[in-house]
Formats: sequence, C-alpha cells, structure tokens
Amino acid sequence: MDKPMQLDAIDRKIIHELQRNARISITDLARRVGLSKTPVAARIKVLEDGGLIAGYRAMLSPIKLGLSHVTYVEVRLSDTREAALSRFNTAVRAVPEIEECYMIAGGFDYLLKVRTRNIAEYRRVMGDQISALPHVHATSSYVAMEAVVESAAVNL
Amino acid sequence: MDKPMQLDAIDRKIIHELQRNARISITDLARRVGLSKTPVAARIKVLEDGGLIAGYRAMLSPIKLGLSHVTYVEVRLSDTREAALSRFNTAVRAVPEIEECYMIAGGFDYLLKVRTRNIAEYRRVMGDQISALPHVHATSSYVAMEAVVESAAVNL
DNA sequence: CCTGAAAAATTATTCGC
DNA sequence: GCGAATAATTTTTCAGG
Repeated sequence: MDKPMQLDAIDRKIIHELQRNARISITDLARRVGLSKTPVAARIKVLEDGGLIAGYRAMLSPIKLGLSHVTYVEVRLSDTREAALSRFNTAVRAVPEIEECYMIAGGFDYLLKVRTRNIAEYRRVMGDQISALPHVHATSSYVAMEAVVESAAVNL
Repeated sequence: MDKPMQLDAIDRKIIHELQRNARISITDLARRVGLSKTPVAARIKVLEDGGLIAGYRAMLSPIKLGLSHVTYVEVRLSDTREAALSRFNTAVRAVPEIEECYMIAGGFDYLLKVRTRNIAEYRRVMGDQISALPHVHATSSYVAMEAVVESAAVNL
C-alpha cells in the first residue's frame, strides 16, 4: 500500500470521471474516455485491485446533517517516543468525531479536524474524548467560522 | 442549502450504507435496511433532491497517486473587510491543490490544507498560487509527517 | 491491447394491494 | 410500505484484428 501506480492518460480520465460521479456506468464511462467497454472495465478492476480506487462513497452535506461545527485542534504530547505515538494514533482512530489527524513536523504535534453538531457537543468531545487521548499534554482549539473549500476532490 | 433535514432511523441506515459503498444496489440496500425496494428508492431520491446526498465519488488513494505531501497553511490577511474576504474565498476555490479552506475565528485567519506531489511542488504552489491570493499578508506552513486519519467518513 | 456485438445477469421502475 | 411483474440497463464474454 505505498508505491504510486503508473497511470496513462486514459486511466487518468477514468479516475477523473469516477471521482466526479462514482455511479457512472461503464457504458457511459467508455464513451467519455473514448474506448470500448471491455478495456475500461479491465482498467477499473486494475485500479481497484491496486488500491488506487479505495472505494466509492456518497458525499453527505454536513450542514444538512446538522454537523456544521468544525474545529481544528493542535495537540502537543508529553511523550513522543515511538510507542507513545503509536498509542496515540490508535486511540485517535477510535474517535468518530475526528475527521482528520496529521502528525505535524516540528515538535511532534498533531493537528486534528473535529466535526460536531455545535459548540456544546464540541466541548463534550474535547473534554471526554480528546483530552483523554493518551499522552496529551496540551491542546489549542481553532474554531472555523466558514467553510470556503470543504472536502474537495483530489487534484489529478 | 442550509437547514438540517429531518431523518428517521431508516434514513440514517441508508446514508450510512451509501457512505460505506456508493455503488450498492437498491436491492442490496433494501435488504440491509429491512424495507422493500420501493420506499428505499423513494427515500434516496428525497435525500438526493434535498441535497443531503451531494453526490457519489470514488475515493482515491493519494499515496497511490503520488500525492503524499500535505501541508497546512495558516494565512493572515491585510484586509478583512467583507469584499476582501469574498475576493479571497473566490480565488482560493480556483487553486486545485487547496483541498480545504476554512475561515478561522480570531483575527480573520484562514487555514488551508494543501496537497502536492512533493516539497518542491509545494514550494511552487506556495510561491505561485498561495502567495498570490488577494490580500495575503503572511503565511505559516505546517508540514504533515504522517496521516493518522485521512478523509474519514462523516460521523452519523 | 482494443473493437463490436451477442448473451447473460442485474437493476430500476411500475403496478395493484 | 409490500411484492410481483415489467422494463430498462448493465456487465460480461468472446471471436476477431
């Protein structure tokens, strides 16, 4: 699961279309990329089996779900040895409100993106879940006021 | 496009399944939520028309695409009047390497998530695109070393 | 490696209940 | 909302270049 795959122009067109609409039929897709259905179906299978296409997902509107509160949380750990980092990573993955988590260069900090229904729920998640993550030493919260670009497609 | 929709338990099951696999058939979906196909198809249409389901997208592996470099950029503007913010927002949406952009409370800062092929490309994007965004006064970059949680599903 | 058409399998839709 | 029947598409397969 780590090396880039070799893609030609047609593969790129295919993933571009599938990123725009995961439910497009092979018939439609073949027409758009200028090939017949047979090779298009075969290429999709290669892309899926190779892990480049990791799945197909419905995009849900957070606002329509009432999940409009986004906060970024900077986390500093008290222990940054490998075992501690590993424990932290595992625990983070078990908190569903954490939509993203990256380890940041420079002092072994983490940046979390947390999505909740409102501030009250955010406080609860912060107090109950995030503060309780292993080895957390300090946190700083940055509240989002407006989503200018949200979960954009990957730039091909 | 702004008020939360009213959902019952079955709607929630439907969107949960579609978030897991956008290509599931109505036949399968109906079986999983314990209803017949007719009402499931009707519910999906309501969810789509209401904007809760915003679309269906193939999830691509950034690593397999060779797009493994993630940087968060904190941006401070020199002008935070409404017209300036609006200009900035519009310009941000035109940069495909910017995957996310939120306006952050407290001093009208922005937080960008930028994805590139490598550091060299990041420097180019930073120099050519981000620095050139309207009213940018200063930026700070935070390089991600590891993706612990990446583009997780929305927590239902 | 692709084409094109035929065949086989599924799927979505439309009813009356 | 159910379930069967219809109708429409879709995926797969295969011979041929």
